[in-house]
Amino acid sequence: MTRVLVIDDEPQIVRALVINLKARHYEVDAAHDGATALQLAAARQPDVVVLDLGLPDMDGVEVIRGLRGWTRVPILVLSARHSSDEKVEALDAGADDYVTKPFGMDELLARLRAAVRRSEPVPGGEDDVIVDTAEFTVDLAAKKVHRGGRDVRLTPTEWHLLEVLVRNTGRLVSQKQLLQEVWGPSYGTETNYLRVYMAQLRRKLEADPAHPRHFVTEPGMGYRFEK
Amino acid sequence: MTRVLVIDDEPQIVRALVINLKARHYEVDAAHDGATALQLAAARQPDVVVLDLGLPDMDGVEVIRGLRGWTRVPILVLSARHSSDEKVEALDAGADDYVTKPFGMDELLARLRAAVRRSEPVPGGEDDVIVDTAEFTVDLAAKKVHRGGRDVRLTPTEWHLLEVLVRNTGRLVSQKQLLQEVWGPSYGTETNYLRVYMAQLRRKLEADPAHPRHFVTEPGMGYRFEK
DNA sequence: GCCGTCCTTGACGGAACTCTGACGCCGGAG
DNA sequence: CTCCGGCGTCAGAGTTCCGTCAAGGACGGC
Repeated sequence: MTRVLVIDDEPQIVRALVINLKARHYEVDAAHDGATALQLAAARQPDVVVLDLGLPDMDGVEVIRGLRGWTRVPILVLSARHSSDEKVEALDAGADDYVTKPFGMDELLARLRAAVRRSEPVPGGEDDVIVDTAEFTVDLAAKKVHRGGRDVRLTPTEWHLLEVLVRNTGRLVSQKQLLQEVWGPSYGTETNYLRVYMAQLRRKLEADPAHPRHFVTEPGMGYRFEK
Repeated sequence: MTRVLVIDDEPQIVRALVINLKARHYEVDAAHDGATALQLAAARQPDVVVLDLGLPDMDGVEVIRGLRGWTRVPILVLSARHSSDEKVEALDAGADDYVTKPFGMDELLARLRAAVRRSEPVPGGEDDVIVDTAEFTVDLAAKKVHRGGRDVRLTPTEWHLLEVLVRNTGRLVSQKQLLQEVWGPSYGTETNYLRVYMAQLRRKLEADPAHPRHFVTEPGMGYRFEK
C-alpha cells in the first residue's frame, strides 16, 4: 500500500486530505509542524510527502532541505502563496510539485498519483514472476526455463502454451481455451495441435515424459499444470 | 547538456521558450504538431518534454500516450484549460506536471529543473554500470566497450541496441521492443534491421560470431543477452 | 565538392519452426 | 472379443525466420 505523509498545521485541510486519501486506500500519517514531520518521515518512510509551506515552527523550504538531505521521496508542496519566487525557491530546494491553495481535490490526487507513479521502479524491473517445480523453473518475464542446471529452449508456440497453463496453475484449462489463446480465436477443434505441442513440452520439461507429473491430461476436457 | 523537446503550435510561445531555454544552456528541439513531436522524440531522445495540449493534428493526451508507450521521459504539460478534469486526464495519462497558461517563465523553468532533477540517476546509485563477460566489458555510463585490451568502436545504432540488451541481461527482449526502443515507436516489423545490426554486434564482440554465446537468438521471439 | 562513416534495403541459402498425416496404445462400450 | 474414440508419438513437407553479403543513399567533416 502507498504511504503518504501529510504535513499541515490547518486541521481542516489535514482532515480533508486524510479522509480522501484513506478512501482511496492510501496509508496516511499526519504532522502539524516541521519537527514532527521530519521525525515521522524518518520513522515511517512514506512513499510521498504532501507539505504545506506555512508551518508554525520552521520555514517549509527548510523541511524540504531536511528531507532532501537523505531521501528522494516525492514532495508535493501546498501553499497559499501564488508568488513565482516562492514556487521557484521550493522547487529548487527539491520539491517535486507545487499546488496553490485553494486546490481541487481531484487535481491534487492526480498530481499525487503522478508523483508516486514516476518514483516506482520500471515495471519490467527485476521483480520477475517465477514459478518453481521439483524439476524445473519458469520465469515468465524473462521467458526463461531452467532445468537441471541449464536453460531449456522453447519455440514460440511452446512458450505460449506453457504460459497459458502456468498462469492457470492447478486449474483445468479446456482444449478450446488453449487453442484460442495460443492459435487464435478462430481455432477450437484442432486438438491434434495440442497433442503435438504438449508432447513437446513434456519431452523438454518432464523427468519422465511418458508419465507426466506436471502437465496432466484430463481426457475429453483439457490439460492442467501442477507444481 | 540537457535536451528539451518543445511541442506547441503557437510560434510566439515556442520562440519565447526556445530563447529562454537556450540562454540557460539547454539544447532545444521544437515541434508544432503531434506527429512531428513523436518522431522527434524518438530520434532525439530528449531529457524532458514540454507539451502544449492544444495541437492541430491530434489530442495532446494522445501524444502523452504515444510517448509513454516506450519512454519514461518527464512530460511537462502546458495548457490554456484550467479545468480540473483536463489536468487529471493528462496527469493520469502519464504527464509529470501541468502548468496553465499564462504561465510565468521563472516558474516553468523551475518546474522543468525539478522534472529533470528527479529523473536523474542517483549519484551514488548501486546500479552497476559495468557489465562483464568472459570476452568483453560494457560500461554503460561511459558508453565504452572494452575487449581484449582495447576499446571497440560502435556506431550509435549498435550502441543503442547493445544498451537495451544489456539493461535486460538474461531476459528475452522481443524484436518489437528492440525496434521500438532503438528505432522509435513507429517501428515494429522491420526485423531485417535487427538482423543486420545484431550481426554487426556479434562480429565486433563475440569470439565466434557464427556461434554466438552472448547474443542469443530466440527464433520467432527476439534476442537475449547472456553474460 | 569529395570522402568516409553510417544507415537502409534487397536478395539468397540455410536453419528453425509449424503443420499434417499415419500409426499404435489404451480404456470403455457393445 | 471387437470396435471405437481419445490420446501420445513420430517423421516428413511446407513455410517462416534468420544470418550474411553487397549495393545504394544520407549525412557530416575536411
